[in-house]
Amino acid sequence: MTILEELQWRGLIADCTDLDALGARLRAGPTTLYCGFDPTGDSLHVGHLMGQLTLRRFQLAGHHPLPLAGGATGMVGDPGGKSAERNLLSREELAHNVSCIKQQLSRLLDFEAPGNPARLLDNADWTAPLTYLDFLRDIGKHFSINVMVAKDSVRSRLEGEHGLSYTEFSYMLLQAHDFYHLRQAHGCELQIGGSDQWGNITAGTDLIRKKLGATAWGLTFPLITKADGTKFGKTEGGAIWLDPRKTSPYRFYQFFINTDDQMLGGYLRKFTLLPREAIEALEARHQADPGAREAHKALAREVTTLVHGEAALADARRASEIMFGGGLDGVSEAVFKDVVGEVPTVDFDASRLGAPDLSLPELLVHSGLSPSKGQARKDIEGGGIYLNNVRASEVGRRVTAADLLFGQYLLLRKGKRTYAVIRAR
RNA sequence: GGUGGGUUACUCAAGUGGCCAACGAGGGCGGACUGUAAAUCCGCCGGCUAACGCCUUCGAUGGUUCGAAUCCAUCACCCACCA
Repeated sequence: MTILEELQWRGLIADCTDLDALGARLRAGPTTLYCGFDPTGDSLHVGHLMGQLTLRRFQLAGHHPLPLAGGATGMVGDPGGKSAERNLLSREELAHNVSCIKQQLSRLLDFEAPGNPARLLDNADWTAPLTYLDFLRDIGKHFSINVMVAKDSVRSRLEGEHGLSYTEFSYMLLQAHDFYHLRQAHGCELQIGGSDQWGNITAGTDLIRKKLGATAWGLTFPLITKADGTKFGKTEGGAIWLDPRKTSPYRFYQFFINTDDQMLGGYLRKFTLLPREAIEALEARHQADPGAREAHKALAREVTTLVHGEAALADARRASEIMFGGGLDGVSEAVFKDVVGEVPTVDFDASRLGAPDLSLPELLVHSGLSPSKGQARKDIEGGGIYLNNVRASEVGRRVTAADLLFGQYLLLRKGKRTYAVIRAR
């Protein structure tokens, strides 16, 4: 199976500037490709795994991957996919974000691979020194406003009520310039990205053709949606981040464990490096015995290992076992402590335990499980609250030192799977 | 510029003087069932309170009234038709 056939099978090809010609080029020998990641936040999230993993797949096929941090493009903001102008990030925020993202980008790829090591780049390195006048003369001259205005990302904003600033309008020129620069400096012939990047990518291939008379390709993967059509990677608690301080490996693991059956096959293909045979075998096993949820476990295991490593996976699984594997009976203090920190954990003043004014609703609010005491009361009355995995149905339930696990912890749970740990201090 | 219509809780949307913390739907959260699913059924969804109840909400401000989301005035924004 060629790399393109594999991507096709995995459902990772949404669009290509010229699939046949690209296929021919890839068969001829290794090439160099890039994928950009803008530092809009201090961490990437699961959605960004698509780009990183696709780079990795190309690397495994012998090509040279260039992960790119958008230190320059992040200063301007991509107008695509948004309905309103974005606020510019401060230079400090941006610098912080870039350094965070660079760290994450260096995890999934092999920077030591003999022959085709990955190289981490930052487009600020070649964009910052450019002068405005040179840019207008050398790059801007090649762009037709008529064409730019016709791009989806721009058109939707012009038709929308918020419009579009000159700054964001210029974004695609910067990205096109990146591709052009990489073509020259690194022989980069292919840019990959989400399908929302199509306009920006083709702006680059056009620029390369006009300025260099050379060919370059663009390849996009489809944006993932959930079974219910909502945005992938967002949960009630917010996005699923790659940064373990923002999304614990336990929650990360749980996110994939909870994958909707309909999406299983697609996620296994898109988010794991498992070979086709392994994935098809998992799907067959899932068909035969859906209740065993082997495919869910394999998916969660693979992705968690890729992003957080073996050790974190082990902790996440152990925590999951405690949470969902039955009661707390027989759980040792050492094992329980693995849960602490994986699950949202808050500290609490131990001297207040047993005080007459300390009620369960108060702890629920303190732990963040309930938004207000009134709601906490309703949650308790509805039978959805558990203290140390025992249903607590009395609103007036007092919490005392006798409830502490291992003399220090309270395990609160709302519903089937939302846990919080309170640590008495 | 003229005339008419609208602005209600997370969203859509009822409500035109007291029975309204406000119908209904979607969505969310819980419960039962299950596989930590889906579908289905049930409960809850402004705040505070153990509870009686109290407090704050219906675009904004002021007014009429014993009493207003509901009536009046002014302002803001949106929509429709006419110019």
